[in-house]
Amino acid sequence: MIINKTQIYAIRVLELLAQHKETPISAKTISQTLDIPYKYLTRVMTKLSLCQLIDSYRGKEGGFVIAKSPLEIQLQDIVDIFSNESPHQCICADGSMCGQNGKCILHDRWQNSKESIHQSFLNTTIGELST
Amino acid sequence: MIINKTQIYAIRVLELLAQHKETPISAKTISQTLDIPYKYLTRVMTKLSLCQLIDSYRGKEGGFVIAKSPLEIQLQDIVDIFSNESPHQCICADGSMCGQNGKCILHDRWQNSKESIHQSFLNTTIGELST
DNA sequence: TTCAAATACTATACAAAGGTAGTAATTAAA
DNA sequence: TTTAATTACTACCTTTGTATAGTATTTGAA
Ligand code: FES
Ligand code: FES
Repeated sequence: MIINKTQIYAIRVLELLAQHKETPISAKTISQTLDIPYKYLTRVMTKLSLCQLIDSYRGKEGGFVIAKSPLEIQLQDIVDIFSNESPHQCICADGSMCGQNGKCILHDRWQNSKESIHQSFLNTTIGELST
Repeated sequence: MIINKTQIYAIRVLELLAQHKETPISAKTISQTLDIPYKYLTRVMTKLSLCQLIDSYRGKEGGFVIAKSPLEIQLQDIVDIFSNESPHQCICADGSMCGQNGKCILHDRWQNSKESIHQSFLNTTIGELST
């Protein structure tokens, strides 16, 4: 697996917040704009807030604001927050096959392609996505 | 997700059978050799048999034999058997975001890398894996 | 013929990801 | 001050992928 649904949600949210740095956007608005289940979204938002990628404001007129410059947030930063695996850049589902335990027979093939994608996650920032 | 654990299991099994075309290999032996849970493996084998990638022989001295030339079995053939999604070549988990419903913001980036991996699944055969 | 070794089948259990529901806590506006 | 809008928290539900258990069926060898 490269990235899962939750991670895509988070990336899309950050991209949206990057376009509205001024005023807080509520989870309700985000949910409707990006078509992400509301209740699921709020949990994602809370986690992003705890990790200080976004600031949260409770109460009326509250919402979320991006906490850093979009050009300083790498996609990998976001992916890591919603990942329990050690980063493994694998084409197959089971990262445990990587490393010292051995690797699957596909691992060495397409090494370049995988490496290319992985490097992009490190190099690409939220700020660059819209362009 | 590119491929899941079951699909890797199946590819490894086919690769093993390709190296012993003569005599049937039992699920027990395959399980031990490849370190795949026995009971799970047998279900994978039954499915491969139904799809006629392998022949099965019951009873004593029974087991499984590859049914085609290894050079005629594409990795994609195997992957398709254990896949319910339409092939989507996506970096993200949700293939449904592809196609007419739209695609995620990462889809167009790394198109080349994804295409490269996908083409390899089509072009690479079981027979080539060992080399 | 008997029996042990093997596949085939069916049902169930487990784990992780994704999603839902309800409530408490907060806060700015009216 | 009251209230409605909002985040925070906790628990649970659903789906999918993975794994296990038990039994029936087949079959070659002793
Ligand atoms: S691709 Fe790395 S272990 Fe399978
Ligand atoms: S990579 Fe294709 S929709 Fe996400």
